[in-house]
Amino acid sequence: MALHLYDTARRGTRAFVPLIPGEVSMYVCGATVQGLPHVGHLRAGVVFDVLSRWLLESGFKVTLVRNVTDIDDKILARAMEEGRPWWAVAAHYERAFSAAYDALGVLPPTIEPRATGHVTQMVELMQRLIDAGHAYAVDGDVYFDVRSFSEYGALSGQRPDSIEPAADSDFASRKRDPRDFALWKGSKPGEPAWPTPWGAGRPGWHLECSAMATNYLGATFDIHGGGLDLQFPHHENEIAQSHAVGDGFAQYWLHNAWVTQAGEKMSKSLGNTMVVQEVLKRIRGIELRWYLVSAHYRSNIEFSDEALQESGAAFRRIENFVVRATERMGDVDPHATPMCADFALAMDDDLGAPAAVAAIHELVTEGNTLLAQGSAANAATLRGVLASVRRCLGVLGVDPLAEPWATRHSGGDDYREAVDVLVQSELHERQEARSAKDFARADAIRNKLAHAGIAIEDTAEGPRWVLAREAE
RNA sequence: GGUGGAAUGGCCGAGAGGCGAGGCAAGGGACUGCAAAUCCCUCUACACGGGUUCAAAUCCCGUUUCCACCUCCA
Repeated sequence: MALHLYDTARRGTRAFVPLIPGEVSMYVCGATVQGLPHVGHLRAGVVFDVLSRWLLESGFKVTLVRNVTDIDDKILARAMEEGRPWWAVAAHYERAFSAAYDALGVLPPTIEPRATGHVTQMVELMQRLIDAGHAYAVDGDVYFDVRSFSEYGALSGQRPDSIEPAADSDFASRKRDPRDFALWKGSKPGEPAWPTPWGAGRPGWHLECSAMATNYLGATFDIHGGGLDLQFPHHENEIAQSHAVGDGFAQYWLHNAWVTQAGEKMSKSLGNTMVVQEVLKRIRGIELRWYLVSAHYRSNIEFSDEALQESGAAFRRIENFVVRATERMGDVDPHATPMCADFALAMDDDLGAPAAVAAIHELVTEGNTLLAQGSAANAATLRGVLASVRRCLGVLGVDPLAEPWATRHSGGDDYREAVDVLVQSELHERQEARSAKDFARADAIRNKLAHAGIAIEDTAEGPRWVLAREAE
């Protein structure tokens, strides 16, 4: 089975056929940099990172554009609050998002364009819309004429009649129809402004995505992704802007579901504290990523510390296998083995992460059994299982021995080696005590190490040690 | 009011007409000097009421509850 994806626009799962064989062009709505990133923001980043990795794994050449909206009403409001320029606010939170993406191992997109860098493209698009009779300028504002575009509402299944007036209803008097939305907002004194043929002003919210997607990916491209909430009005308006001028725009619309908390949507307006940098004090980045990645992207995740810890424990079982098997077999090349068929089948079915995760668990059980048997005869099989597990984990971005995790893990290599020398000598002493049936002494050593946060595992090859924090 | 989702075992969480994913927890067993780690086994569910069918968690009708979007949101 080849890759199938759920296309919001068609309300169904269908085979993914790229415009150009072997190549995929994808645009993902990134952050409006107006606050600290929370777990929900990162879910979108992680979901489309996994899609991108799976496409790469499947042999496609991927061009991924993930924008940064760095000019917006909320950013201006935030700048007032924080008493510093809007561009300082935008830059500050953009760095916070980058750090968070990084902490979760999200691969950098091909390009991360900023809205403010693409005013030229926006002006061009507005001119095309005005020329085509789908937009009009009034007193320095430019609006999209919703009534001129019969397709409006198709993506979100809204009938134009039942759509409530757009947000900027304070401009209602200038609009031909209350549902018309602003492409461009004439600037008020003190606000940032860029020159246009219709006067100085700043971009409306939706325009930048149409302009940037088209600029980098062309008039027609393969996939457009984003959070579920963006379906309306944001993506609806993007479609309007682009289709109205005859651009094909996105062929597949993908939307990821929410991270909710106690049944409530995790929105910044609720002011909750699930910001990524806080959560990362309680759990490692790789475990947080596993938590986000092991759910289906179209299912809600109800965020809780218990669920997070439980998910972390499940991941550690897998991680332990990878580490132990690597200790036994040495490093393996994940791509030296064929892709696990069950995993591939699951991923091809609209990124069925839960079934894919189940396939990994089954591989790990098989691998653990081989590990427990410990005979040299099945070394080749074990090597294959290890490679296969790592190849699957790599698609989800959680192979502990791949970047960025490998480097982070070995960041303390010097210390680890020093500790290892000391612990090995303790373990040696304990083995001697055990041989001499002096179990009191053996247990005392074990307790001493446990007290230091080091857990001993007795394996067929003799004892090994792990930090209790990693094994708990 | 409009649009779209969801209700699964102690918990998390898939599946989508027949053979009851996977994980966590719990109990039992193997291994161990004892543990830990690991493996094996057990517990076995589809909100409610009707209907279709040889067969329904899965399809149809109705009911209840919850959620999201229609306003800024990933």
